Amino acid sequence: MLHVDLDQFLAAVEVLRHPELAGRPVVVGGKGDPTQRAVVATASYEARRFGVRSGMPLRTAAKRCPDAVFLPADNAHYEEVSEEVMATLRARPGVVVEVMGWDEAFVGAETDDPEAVARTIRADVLERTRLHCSIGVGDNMLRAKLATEFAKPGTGDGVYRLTAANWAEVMFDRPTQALWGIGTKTARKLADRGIATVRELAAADPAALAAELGPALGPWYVQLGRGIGRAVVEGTPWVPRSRSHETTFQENLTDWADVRTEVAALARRVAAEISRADRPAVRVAVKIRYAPFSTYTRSATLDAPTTDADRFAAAALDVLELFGSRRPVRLLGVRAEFPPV
DNA sequence: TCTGGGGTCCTAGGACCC
DNA sequence: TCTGGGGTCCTAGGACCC
Repeated sequence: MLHVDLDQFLAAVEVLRHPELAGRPVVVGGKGDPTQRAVVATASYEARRFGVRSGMPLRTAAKRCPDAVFLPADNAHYEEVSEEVMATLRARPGVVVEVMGWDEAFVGAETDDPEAVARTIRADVLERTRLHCSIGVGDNMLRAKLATEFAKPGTGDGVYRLTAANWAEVMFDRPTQALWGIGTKTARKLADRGIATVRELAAADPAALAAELGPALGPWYVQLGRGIGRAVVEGTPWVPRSRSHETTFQENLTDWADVRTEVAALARRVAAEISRADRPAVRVAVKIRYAPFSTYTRSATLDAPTTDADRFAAAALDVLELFGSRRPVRLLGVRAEFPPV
């Protein structure tokens, strides 16, 4: 199977619309104003050379790279371009495509020469969308996904293969955080238990980790260390489990009447969307981030499933009452949850 | 580094029931 | 009366990913 990942997707799409930006450091995120509360969605490779990274506050990015061009995120446009890319992948006969986000997808294909297929896909995507991508080849999703890192510009040449055959050689000396599913926190917890490398994780006792890190997560981490993952690409369309909107305010809300107004507005936005999708909510959750940055969620099961904006907003306002504190609010969010399939 | 927005899945504790 | 064990649902929070 293959893992296709577009290179610096948002920045690349913007450069296509603004050719004069080619070769310049480009940072996409928020409203494109580095003085606002927002983070980097994608930085071009030129901007990354200055230490600009995804998830970094725009303010910080501007300090590291004052000459960068800051552009607002235009999600509707990225959505369209992404659809074009995915359509290109699906146009190949006999493949199964599992979309993982705007800029990446797994492609299942029966072939004796996956590298040749990968090269063809790269050429097709480039021809049809003028976008570059990197492709990981693997014997399961974990390995294909990780292979892509070694295919990326600066490290590789566009295609890389990672399978059981070279897993130990390539991965064993790397930190556990290199694995897809292990982040900072888990890497720390593992390190505290003497497990720093993929090699050590692969050799760890699943039962011991189950006891310490959770009955499902513990053993799963060991599997990650061994390079084990799902081997079948699923082509069936994804059915969302929830739908939400949230906003970080440029100025904290201090008046609770404003908080109520904003929660109702967010709830109505969510209701409009679940109504359009004909997916009644069975549960509503409200999220508050108080200044400076402590986040809480309260939720409730609805009396009856609904897509009705008035009823959904009223339910959200009821849940809002469950919060004890009315300290200044930095962020509000409302989420609709659907019944389990 | 003063920290977005949209998601998913797992875990643990308490309520409740038999 | 202070005391079982198992199962399921609800809820909040944590961690991770794009």
